[in-house]
Amino acid sequence: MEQMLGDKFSLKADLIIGIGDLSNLTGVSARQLRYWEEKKYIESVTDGKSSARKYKFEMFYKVRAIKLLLDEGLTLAKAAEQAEQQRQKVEICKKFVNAVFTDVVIEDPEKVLGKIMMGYLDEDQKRKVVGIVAEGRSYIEVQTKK
DNA sequence: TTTCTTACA
DNA sequence: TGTAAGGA
Repeated sequence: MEQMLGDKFSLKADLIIGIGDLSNLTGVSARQLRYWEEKKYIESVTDGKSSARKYKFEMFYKVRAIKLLLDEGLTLAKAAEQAEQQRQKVEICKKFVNAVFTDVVIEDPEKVLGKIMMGYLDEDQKRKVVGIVAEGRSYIEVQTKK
């Protein structure tokens, strides 16, 4: 029977990295990272013990996004705003996936294609909603059981 | 060695 | 933003 996927879709990237690593990983200087934090564009976790900044690994994605937008010519303020919106959109998608996706069936391991079970439209479970991920085309269909 | 803050170019 | 200075 179909089961709730739950945490299978939410990777717990609870890795903590220092400012040096984050800088090397993103190509953004430590000076910039401290400044961005001061401007509230990014945040670090305070472990209380040392005054050294520590960052959750998710911050790597945000810093990378800001840098990419910055390289495209956006101002720091605009880049940070867009990066935050992108992050929020991804978060909303994750919530949706975790709440609605019931199971993911792999049908073609080679091409990574399959179907996504998304529950039923009615109580008597006669109309099943399935997301089809096929080659070059993906869509949602309602499979009706007689 | 690495990171921190402050201050100046 | 980069860099120097002087401490953790």
